[in-house]
Amino acid sequence: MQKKACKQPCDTNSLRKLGHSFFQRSSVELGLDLIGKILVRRVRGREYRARIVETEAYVGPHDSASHASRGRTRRTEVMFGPAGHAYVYLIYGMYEMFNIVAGEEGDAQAVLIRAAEPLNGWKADLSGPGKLARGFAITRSDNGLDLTTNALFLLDDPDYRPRIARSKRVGVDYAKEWKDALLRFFDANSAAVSKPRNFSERADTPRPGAY
DNA sequence: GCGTCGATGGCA
DNA sequence: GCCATCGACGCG
Repeated sequence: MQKKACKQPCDTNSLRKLGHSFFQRSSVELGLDLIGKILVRRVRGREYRARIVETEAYVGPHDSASHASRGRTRRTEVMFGPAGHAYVYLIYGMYEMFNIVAGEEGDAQAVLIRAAEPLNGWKADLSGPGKLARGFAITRSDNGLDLTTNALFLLDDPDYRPRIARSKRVGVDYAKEWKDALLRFFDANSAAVSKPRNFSERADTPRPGAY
């Protein structure tokens, strides 16, 4: 299950850009399927690419770990909007968090992008959501951005086969019955996954409706 | 290598 | 008052 065709530096020029329909699924499905996809940033005349290796699903207003559980506010507004847009917020006064809105309009589902492996010779530490957003120069000014445009978008990489594992989400111990839900997904082959690196043996796709 | 703690600002 | 975090520091 090693990556065969695409060791670094990766020739990603023929890869297909992901469109809106890719994001219009539950955050669990999207979070799983985003592992191995390539995030592309164009800023200040340069292009940066990295392979996503870790995500977390926030499944809707009933998920007490999700900002959407507090209802529709100025901050959470874009989570309630259409899929495929960026939800970016500030945490601990200094870290921007990059999320992708999932599901149907009004569902308020989202996937937090937690870690990625830089490609094409780009040297960066993207191992953790704060570091990833900083590395990609993603800030709150990108909140609501359509992720099918040129500034920030994703590429499919159908030949890449991650070894997907799952665990509970990080930093949500306050979230009552939701704190232990196995909604963090990552590529167990990747060294760029943030800690903690413990994972459950099973990485089955959850049954539809399990959450 | 691991646990603990402080930074720092927006949010409800 | 509380965070969907990170890095520095102390330990032994």
